[in-house]
Amino acid sequence: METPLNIAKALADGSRMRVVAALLRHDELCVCQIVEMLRLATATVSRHMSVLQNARLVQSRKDGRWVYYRLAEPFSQPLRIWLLESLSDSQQIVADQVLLETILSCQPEDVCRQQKKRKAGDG
Amino acid sequence: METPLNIAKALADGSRMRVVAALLRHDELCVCQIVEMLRLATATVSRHMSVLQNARLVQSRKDGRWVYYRLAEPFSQPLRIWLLESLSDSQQIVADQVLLETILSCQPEDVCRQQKKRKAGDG
DNA sequence: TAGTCATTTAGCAAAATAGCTAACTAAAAA
DNA sequence: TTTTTAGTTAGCTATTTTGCTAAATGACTA
Repeated sequence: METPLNIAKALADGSRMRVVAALLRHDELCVCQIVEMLRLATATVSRHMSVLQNARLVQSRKDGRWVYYRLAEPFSQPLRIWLLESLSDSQQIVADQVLLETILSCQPEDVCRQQKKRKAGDG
Repeated sequence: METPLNIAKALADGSRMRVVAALLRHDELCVCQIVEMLRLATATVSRHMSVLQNARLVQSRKDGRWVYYRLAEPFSQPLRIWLLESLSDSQQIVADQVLLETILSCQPEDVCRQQKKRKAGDG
C-alpha cells in the first residue's frame, strides 16, 4: 500500500469516499455504474478513479470496452475495518447502497444506454 | 468520532499527519513543541490543530499560558492500528521521533524562548 | 474499413486550502 | 497596573483541487 498521507488524501473527497464505500460491499464496479451512482461527468469519475488507483486503494481490469474497478489487493485490514465501522453511520453511504442495488440489477450496457439518453435530452 | 470523510480530510495534510503521528507516541504536546517540530509559524500550527480538533482527532487542555494537545478520547482503535502500522515506514515520521526526544528534554518555557530568539535573529 | 462506444487525457474556470503577517485575547510577571 | 508572553483569529496571496467540455484512445460492430 501507499503512505497513509497519500491514502488520506485520496479518501479526502466525498465522491471518492463513496466509491470506496461501495467497493467495500460490491466486489467490482464498472465506470459507468460508478457514474450512475455519483451522477458526475464520466471524465470527472475517471479522474477520481485514477487518484484512488495512484494511492493503491483500487485496481482496474479491462474487459472489452468496459473497465472494472475493485479494491486493491492487498488492502490494509485495519483500514478496511475502520472504514466499515465508521461508514455505516453515513446517510449518503446507506442511500448509495440502495441505489447500487438498482444499478447492479441492469447490465452495464443498459446503464450506459440510459446515461446517453439522459445526456441527449437535457438541453 | 467524526465521519470518516472529515477525518480523512483532517489527515490529508503532511503537517497534520506528522502531529497525529507524534501524538500516537507522546501522550501530550504543547503548541510550542509542535511548532518546534514542524518549523511552521505558530499561527499556522494553531490553525492545523483546530482542524484536527474539529475532526475530533485531538483534544486540548489549557495550563496557564500553555495549551496541550493529545489524541481525542475515544480514538477509533482500527484507525489507531492502521496509522501505527503504516506510519512506521515513513522517513519523515521517524526523523520527527528523534527530533521530539530533543524537544521534550527541555521545558516548554525553554522551547518558546529559543523560538523567540530565532524569530528575532532571522531578519 | 468506417463508425460507434466506453473510457481517458487535456485544458479551463471556480472553489478550497496552506502558508504568511498583523491584530487580538487571556494569563503571568514586573 | 503595565508589560510580556503563548496562543488564536482575521485577512491576504499562491497553490491545489474539483467540476466541466472537448479532444484523443482503444476496442467492438456494421
